[in-house]
Amino acid sequence: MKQRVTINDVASAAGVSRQTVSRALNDKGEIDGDTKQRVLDAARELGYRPSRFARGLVRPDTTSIGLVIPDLLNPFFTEVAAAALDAARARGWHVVIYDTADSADEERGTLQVIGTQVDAVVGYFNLPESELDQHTRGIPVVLIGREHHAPRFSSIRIEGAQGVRAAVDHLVAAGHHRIGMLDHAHAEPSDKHRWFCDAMTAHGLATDAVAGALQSVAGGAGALGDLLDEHPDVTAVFTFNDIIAIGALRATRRLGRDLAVIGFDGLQLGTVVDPELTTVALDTRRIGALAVEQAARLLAGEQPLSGEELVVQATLLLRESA
Amino acid sequence: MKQRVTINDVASAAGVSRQTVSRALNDKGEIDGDTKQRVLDAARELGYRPSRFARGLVRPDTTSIGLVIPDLLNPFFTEVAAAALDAARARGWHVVIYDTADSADEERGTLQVIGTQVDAVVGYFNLPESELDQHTRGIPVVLIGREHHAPRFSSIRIEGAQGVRAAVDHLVAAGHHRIGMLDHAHAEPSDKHRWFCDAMTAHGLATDAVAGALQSVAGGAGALGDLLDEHPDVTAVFTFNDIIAIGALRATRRLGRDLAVIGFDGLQLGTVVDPELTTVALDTRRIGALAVEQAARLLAGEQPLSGEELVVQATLLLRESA
DNA sequence: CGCCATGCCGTGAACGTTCACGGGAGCGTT
DNA sequence: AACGCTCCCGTGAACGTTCACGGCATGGCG
Repeated sequence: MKQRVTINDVASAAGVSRQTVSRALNDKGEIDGDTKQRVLDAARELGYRPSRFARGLVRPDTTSIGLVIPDLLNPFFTEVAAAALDAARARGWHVVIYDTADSADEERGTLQVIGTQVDAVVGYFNLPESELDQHTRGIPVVLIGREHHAPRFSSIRIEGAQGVRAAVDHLVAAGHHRIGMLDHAHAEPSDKHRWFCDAMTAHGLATDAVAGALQSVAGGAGALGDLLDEHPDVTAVFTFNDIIAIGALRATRRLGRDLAVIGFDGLQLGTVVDPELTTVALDTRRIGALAVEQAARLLAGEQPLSGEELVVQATLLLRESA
Repeated sequence: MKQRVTINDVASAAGVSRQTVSRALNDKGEIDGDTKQRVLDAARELGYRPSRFARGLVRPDTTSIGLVIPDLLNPFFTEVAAAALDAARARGWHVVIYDTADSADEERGTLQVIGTQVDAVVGYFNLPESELDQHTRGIPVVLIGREHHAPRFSSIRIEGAQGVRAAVDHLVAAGHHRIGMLDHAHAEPSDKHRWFCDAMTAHGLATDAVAGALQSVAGGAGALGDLLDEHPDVTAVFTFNDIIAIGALRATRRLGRDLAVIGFDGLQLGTVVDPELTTVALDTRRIGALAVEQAARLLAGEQPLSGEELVVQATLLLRESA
């Protein structure tokens, strides 16, 4: 039993040659109307579909990139993905999205298979660079929010110090001096926590009111309760991300308190809650577009972007919650 | 100037043969350590990257499908996409996502290019079937939420009558008898509107309190205002989707009214607002998984799913807003 | 009748990779 | 000394498609 039905099968079924089949299928002209119809019928009959590989070999006109993200359902990554999709579409590229489900094993598996399927890889990785290097044989890689070392790699940097500083400035200007933070719940404090502390000490304020939160609405709500239990005098909080901030916002209302809340990420999501969330915003469109652009330059062998061109600055986005 | 650097270039640069290069790059064994290193260096030096087409031609083991959605940023489609990604990963498939930005032209452009790049197409389309047929030459197509006719096509059906009926029942049981609806703003009423009217008349209730809403939070809020202006006596509303419902929810609070609100879609998003949104939920995971499964059967030439197996039933999801 | 243009169709070649096979060293055994 | 085994490495062939070319009719024109 023959596995795949090829153009030759269609050709002999229709009593013509390869080339005639090709012409019929691709609207190439130089073909008789009746013949064309006969070929089309035969193709349909046999369930023929052209091999994209064979076609691509001859006409290497389409490039496609792999976009790797930890979790498509996380709105932040959704926005980045949408931006990358847009940027790729503008170039006529195809984007294959891989969701690694935040798991190292999945990431490894994805990598295993990605190198042979795309022309470049862009996205968020946790694996050490040595392993990345091993799995992505020779194709360009653009890391987001993480430093690179190997020359084939590139990275786009997220810089939030100024944005967080602006947020703290804003709170202080509004009269707050006891400002807490809801960080993530991992062992080591986040970058955002560092930025927060820097901004606070610049104002001569204490940075002791910190609690850890799981990355969910419920997690944020719970953590705000913890924080207020320990430090009842705080009047404003800055959070690790918008999701946690939304939880905090809900908790303040349910507790009958009136705290100012500032999140981090700048998600669209922040506009559906009431009050709308004030946040330190990252330009997700820029992140996605930048990653694709850098991949394009790497691929074309052009001078890649470098230094300041590759950093994304967070900025304070004033809405209603602070 | 030679355009592409091939395996042969690497081979002659390293002073070995094609096959040895292939062995070195693919960790195949049967190769000396020094030789391997020399080849790897040469490859890096020349910037060699294997052609995925040539490779795929020889080892046709990876299938990939195209997922077409109108707007990745719409949370509903995000959830469907995430589910499809999961289902595809379980099969070792690749998913190429195309965002048509709700535009017929983009859809056409996408289709143009999709047929040659993937093994099957799944998703949401607006173009007439004849045009779909023309652009997707011979590959299986699974339509979501829309009927099909051509034999190569398949579709998965969304059935919401029972779910909407349950929603109305629930409202009536809670004592509401003036129930309004916020439909979409298009010229012709939606399916959901029809389901709503059916359920209402089954209770002998009037269906005159209907307003159209743009599909955004602000749109929902505005439409609720319009509705209350015309029909101040309504005490509950059912909406075209969750986004509109969230807008309505906000408007009720700002107006100082206390209306029951039930949305449609069952988005995760409904749990971040306060009160959490009661909604007629569609199982997005099932939609995505079903679409991929059907594509798999079509591709393998197996007996495709049919009839009831292909319908997704909406169910009432009770949370807090009603 | 001869010539050329035109419409339609077929034949080699090429794209870049991997697989199956074959073959030459080097070393140990009989 | 002949044989066989293991370790490396190279040579045709094949995957399925499109491109460039060439060829055979047919018909119009001189």
